[in-house]
Amino acid sequence: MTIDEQVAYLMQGTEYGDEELKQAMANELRLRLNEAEKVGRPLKVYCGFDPRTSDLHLGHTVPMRKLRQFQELGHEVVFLVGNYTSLIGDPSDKDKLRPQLTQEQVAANANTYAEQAYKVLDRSRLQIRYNAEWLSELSFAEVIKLASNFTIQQFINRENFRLRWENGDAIYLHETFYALMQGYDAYALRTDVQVGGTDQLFNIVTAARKLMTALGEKPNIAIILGILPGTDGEVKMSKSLGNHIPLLSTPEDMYGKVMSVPDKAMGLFYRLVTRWTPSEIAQIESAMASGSLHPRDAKMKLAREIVSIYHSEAEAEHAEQEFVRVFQQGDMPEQMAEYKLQEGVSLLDVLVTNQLVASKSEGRRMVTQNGVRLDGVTLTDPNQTFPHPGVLQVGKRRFLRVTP
RNA sequence: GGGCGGUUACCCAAGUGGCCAACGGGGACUGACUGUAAAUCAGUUGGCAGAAGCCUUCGGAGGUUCGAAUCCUUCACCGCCCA
Repeated sequence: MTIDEQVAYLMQGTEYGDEELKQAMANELRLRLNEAEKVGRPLKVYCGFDPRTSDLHLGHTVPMRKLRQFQELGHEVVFLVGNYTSLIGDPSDKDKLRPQLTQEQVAANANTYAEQAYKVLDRSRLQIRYNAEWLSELSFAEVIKLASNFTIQQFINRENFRLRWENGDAIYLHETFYALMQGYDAYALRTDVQVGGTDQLFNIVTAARKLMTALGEKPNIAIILGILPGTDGEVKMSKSLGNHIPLLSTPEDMYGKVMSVPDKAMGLFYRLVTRWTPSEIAQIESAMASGSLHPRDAKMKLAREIVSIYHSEAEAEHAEQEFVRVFQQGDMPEQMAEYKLQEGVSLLDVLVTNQLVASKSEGRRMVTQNGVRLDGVTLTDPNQTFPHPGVLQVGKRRFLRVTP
């Protein structure tokens, strides 16, 4: 790739909320790439990860995908584990008291985290670092000195603080340290580029750049990625909202979840979680615009691509066949849970004991709403004894094979 | 440290002694339509029960009352204003 193509590739999926800033960063990236090429050194690129959870979903992989692109172009990539940050605990979700993790827990989480990250990143060309390495060494005096580079106003003007300020929500003093810590990470690593989501804009652009400059280093270039929406297509993918696609889901489930994403969100998925280049994406989108590619087929291609990344080409193909059979042809899935019919049990019992519904009341509801079928025939009486062995379906995608 | 206000189901939010299992919105779920898309329409959304009904829930604990989400006491947490 030429430098210009590289810039386009690396800027794909970025979202700065400000065209000028975006241009400025693209220009700086171009200059830095040129400069590096001249002296024959790779750029140093990093992104910080908070190993609070080890159950990753697609949204977590967005910055990883970007790091991967840097790897492909031969740059030096650092996967920074925010173990020091985790020890303190991020207060932003203040409703749940975040347990302060021990060193061991953080290390363990970081490992499973990394295992999943290797599905995206090239493990042989990845450096893993822990920020406790330098943050735990800072003295209070040093922290004060770092803090003196910033004003309260800068923080209050920051959007997420301002909103909370206006809403009368709590803003804890130590939350402001996050920006400092992150800025210091960038300095400690002497990084050229820092990757992060739009929620990191302030930390990366304002805090890190300012701190690095103040400490006599060249400021890092910010690659700010757009937010990947969840399966609802509206809001950020997150486990607590239940709109996430877990990396550890089965191929079939993952495929189906991608298919349920609204069309309007497809573009973001293309740019943020596939291996496709800007020109490949342009091709798909123009084909769709001209009508030669049905949006459904485009999405199937997307689903297949995503499943291929986390499982395999073959499993993705199989998931697709399964999807076509079950949802397009209304047939049964190949595999489903089984249950051996007991003498005299009611329909309701079967639903509840097999966890097809959460409670008997819910089961009753399902039946009343014509959501329960046995071998394709709608059952209407929740209390009836289970009629006969067969395939029991609840709603669109819950199946149970009832055997004699 | 002082004054005031808040804490309601997955989320937001009404309700200020019986008509409250608790208005409304969002979300979710089911059905119709479809491309497991969007939009739209209809319905459901604490548990147990065939139904009548019963049980548990409105930050925690205790109290007043025939009866409390609603009143009182106390504890916890949050916010605002003043210092």
